[in-house]
Amino acid sequence: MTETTRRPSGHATLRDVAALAGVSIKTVSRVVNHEPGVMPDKVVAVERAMRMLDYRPNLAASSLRRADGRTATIAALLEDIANPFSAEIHRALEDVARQRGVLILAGSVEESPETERALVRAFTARRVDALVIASATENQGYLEREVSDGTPVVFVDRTPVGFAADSVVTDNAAGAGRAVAHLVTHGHQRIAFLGDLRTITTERERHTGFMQAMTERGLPVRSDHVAHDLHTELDTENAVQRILTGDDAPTALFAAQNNITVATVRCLQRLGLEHEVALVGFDDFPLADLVRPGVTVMAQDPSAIGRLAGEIVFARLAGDDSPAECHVVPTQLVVRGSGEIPPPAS
Amino acid sequence: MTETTRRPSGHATLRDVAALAGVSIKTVSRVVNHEPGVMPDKVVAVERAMRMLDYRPNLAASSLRRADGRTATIAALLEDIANPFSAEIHRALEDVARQRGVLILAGSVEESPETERALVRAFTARRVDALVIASATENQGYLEREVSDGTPVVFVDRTPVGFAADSVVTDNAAGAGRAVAHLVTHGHQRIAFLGDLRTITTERERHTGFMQAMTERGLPVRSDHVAHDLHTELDTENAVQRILTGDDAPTALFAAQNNITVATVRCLQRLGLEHEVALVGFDDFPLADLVRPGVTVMAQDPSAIGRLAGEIVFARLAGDDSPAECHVVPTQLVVRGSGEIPPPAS
DNA sequence: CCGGGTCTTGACATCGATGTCAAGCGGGCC
DNA sequence: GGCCCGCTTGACATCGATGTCAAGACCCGG
Repeated sequence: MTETTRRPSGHATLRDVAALAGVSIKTVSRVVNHEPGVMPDKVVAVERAMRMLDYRPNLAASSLRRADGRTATIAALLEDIANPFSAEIHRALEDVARQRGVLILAGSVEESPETERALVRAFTARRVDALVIASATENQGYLEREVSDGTPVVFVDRTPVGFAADSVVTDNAAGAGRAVAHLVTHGHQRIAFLGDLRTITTERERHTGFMQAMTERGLPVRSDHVAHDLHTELDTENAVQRILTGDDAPTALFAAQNNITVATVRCLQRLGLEHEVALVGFDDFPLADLVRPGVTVMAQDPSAIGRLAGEIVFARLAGDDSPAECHVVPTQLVVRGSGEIPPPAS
Repeated sequence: MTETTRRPSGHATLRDVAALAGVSIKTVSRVVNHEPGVMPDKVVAVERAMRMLDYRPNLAASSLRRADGRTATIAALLEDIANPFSAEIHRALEDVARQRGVLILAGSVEESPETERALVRAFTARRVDALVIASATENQGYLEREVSDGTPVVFVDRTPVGFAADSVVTDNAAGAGRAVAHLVTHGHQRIAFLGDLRTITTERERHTGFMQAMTERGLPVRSDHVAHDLHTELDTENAVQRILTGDDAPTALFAAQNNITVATVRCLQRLGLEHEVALVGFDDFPLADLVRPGVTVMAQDPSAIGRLAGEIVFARLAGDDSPAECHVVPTQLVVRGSGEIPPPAS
């Protein structure tokens, strides 16, 4: 008869524990929450009963009644949790949250505004304590209605428009500018730009940074050396092929996103040009050092972004009500070879 | 006066909507849940009130009272959500879940039994509807007490011990055997084994498959050609260096895990041996095709594992109570060059 | 015009917990 | 001995929703 008295419906409740321990449910609640002022012998009895019944507090019921209504859960809306950039942010966030006993609900937005809204709605229905979001919409004003007052929102990788909230972003324009500077230092004058969907603000910032750096140096950018909206591997391959086989082909390429960089490397290898055409990518990726030549990149620091976003969330939850701020995480040039290829002596 | 009547505490409740629409809360509840038998004009009034107040149902309160107690949330305990293998599973799971309006709570176990238990407890406290778990413990009997009766549990990548539940795993032993067969076909006789922590069951299965395939072919395996417990990049580099510089060095390497494979490639490149020593890795990874030589691997299909696990979860939730099954997802040999290097003519 | 059925509707108990408050008890002080 | 005080403890209302059930409106046939 070691059978525990489990009710058929599922878990034991405070009531069951109270009955077994011979005390009121309130006393059990006090023991569970380590409130002071319970006689030691009752504490022992309650703890014994909890063990016997495998009691697990029901967090949903608890947070329903609790004054602050906290659920110890925060939501992360990222671009695609399988993409290394998003996955690193997610992981860093998890580490910060776990120290505080908080769990993460994650969802992939996939650059779809509809998905984003649906997810926000699903998260708020679960009354998450905070939202960390890489938004795919042009304007986040809708959050004003969706998110209840006082729920912290922190934007990662994108700055908010139409909604006041903290954000943690990479210094996209400056990073793109430094990539251009690096290539120019190595003698390049004709540099092509390969970018993702223009609906993505980071892509626009990188494009702006690129153009500005070129203009500052008096270098012209031919419009057929700028490719936008490359969102699949095929898009990129077509663009690279077209750009490199035209007249007056560029001697260097700037790939403004990690998937684009990888697709570009693959295309260069197929064309046998990986040692002829210089390449700098934006955002680092695993194994960039193992490819020949190694891929020079402007590395972002997704882990730092996630960590910082997490810290801001908890500061806000702890009551920090200073004005919303935009935190900029710098990029770092990682030299590996592809960005140091000189232009052909003409 | 477009100000909405929002209570200071946060969201509007059924009560608020009911008051504004001039009906009872039960009628509002009926409209929210699309229950039939409400007069059209009341439906309209309620919907107008819901819009005016930005009403969002409180899922926690709802699931507390609901007969089935479902929270529309499932938990995923994976090894490390930033590792591509785990991230793919996570993503596939998310896709299956989202179709059904279910969200995912994820946590990284990091091969730590303590973390695993703590996470399981945190998840059950939130009354998740199901658990998908890549367990790091030797025995999962403890789940019997933790998980309430009727909550589906599906193991991924590891088979359960001491707990009856469905599992979805890769055919580790057979895959390792096929890797050996492939190398032998290309003329290798001295093959080394590089494996992860022996506490991980998949590592043990791959090791078993490796040894069995060697033995079947009458090929001896020297104990100093077997390296276990390589869990950091440094561990692997040391092991590879030691193995390749010993006498009678192996002519081929079998790396039993993706991080180990990558570390091995890095080490071979540094030693300048990447075109001399053959290498087959277990588990594919991004850019394996871009390295020179391309890395031949026994590819797992994490996306299929995640999808299948998700489908099993929902079948169980829908009432399927057939006996627990172990689903095996086959591996696939992906030939890219590193595994086809012949042994040096002695 | 009345009995019986269907259709709407809302009052009320309930899910599992926490917050409020007052009762009961014992001890110290005047 | 009586009063006040602090410490424990439990009864009860409550959080935001759903399930139960009965009341009332309405229509039908007899």
